[in-house]
Amino acid sequence: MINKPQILAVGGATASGKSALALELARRLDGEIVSCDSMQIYRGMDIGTAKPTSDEMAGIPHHMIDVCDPEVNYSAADYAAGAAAAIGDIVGRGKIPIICGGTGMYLDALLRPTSFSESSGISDLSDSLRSALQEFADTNGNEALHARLREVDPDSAEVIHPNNVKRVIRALEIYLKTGKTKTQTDRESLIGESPYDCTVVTLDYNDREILYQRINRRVDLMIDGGLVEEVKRLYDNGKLPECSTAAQAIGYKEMLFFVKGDVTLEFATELIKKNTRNYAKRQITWFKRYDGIRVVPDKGGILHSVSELADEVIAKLNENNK
RNA sequence: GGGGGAAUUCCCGAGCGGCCAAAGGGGGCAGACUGUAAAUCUGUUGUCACUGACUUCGGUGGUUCGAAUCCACCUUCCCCCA
Repeated sequence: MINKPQILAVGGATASGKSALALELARRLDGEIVSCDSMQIYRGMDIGTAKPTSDEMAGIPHHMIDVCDPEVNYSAADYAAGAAAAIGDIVGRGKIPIICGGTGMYLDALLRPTSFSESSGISDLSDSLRSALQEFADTNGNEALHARLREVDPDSAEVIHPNNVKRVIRALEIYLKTGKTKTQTDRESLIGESPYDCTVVTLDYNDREILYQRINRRVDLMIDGGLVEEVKRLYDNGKLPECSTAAQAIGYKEMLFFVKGDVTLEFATELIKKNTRNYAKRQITWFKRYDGIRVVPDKGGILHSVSELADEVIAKLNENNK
């Protein structure tokens, strides 16, 4: 029996308090944090991504933050490679890696033993192919594009809704670039067992309203903290090109409307709150898929402190290890 | 004080005698997710014993085989004249 590195992952909706919990766990378990956040990856995007400040990091090393400039697109595969390296490094120093973040797909890319480059051979993604397929959908309709997918990869077509044009394009792109269907490359990319013995801790509120209030409050704090200036600075320096992943970040895409003078600050702020709430819901749905330790901060009609939640997690970890 | 207009399901808003539990949008809820994922997409949203029944369109009372839709009065709101 091979000894896999024991790691911990803390997941949950945005503003759920997972960063504080992960930090507390890192402190108690002698761990280091590995961020799992598709937007904290980008340098210069601090306030809107709720990136921990160096004060907040409290001397605990944080990895996978500020690894890339926002005008460069980062991918799940890049993340999986970077995070795996960080984990190896941490383990090598005898510490426990604690993954923390809300990007479910990145977490899966890391935990699932996925081979992105070797088996699928699609590391070189052609934007011209994508735009050509997009144009086909625009002129002939979503159904027509979907029909093309059905011809070459009926299994994917079955699972991908015709209106989900991005996914239809992606599946077609894989086929056109590699000659293999997405169904096939997906199957081949799963290379054995997970390299980690990972326990996923998820935060889930019983009362959705409490989470939503936390989100609303946090957005107000971001505005007070200078989000407008941050977005303006990035925009003026060409760091948020329209087609970039970073420009899709909640808080940035809406504030860009304000910076460009299209909407009022109030409108942009409300939009950020709403989009963040919707995003939180999608995260909650995603994190339900993991078995592991579920902690509920608002259990029993009271809000539990971070240290109480950490107690709970550690108790359950010890229980599981018996 | 006189004249005109409006009140619709959580919100906005269409409907203007049967095909209406009522378009559309928003919001909510639920879900999908393998290289853009803070993205993209789907379903659902009066109640229930749910291929049927029941209660809803400001209120009350009428007309009609049948009303959210027509009439009368009442209540509230908006606009114009004074």
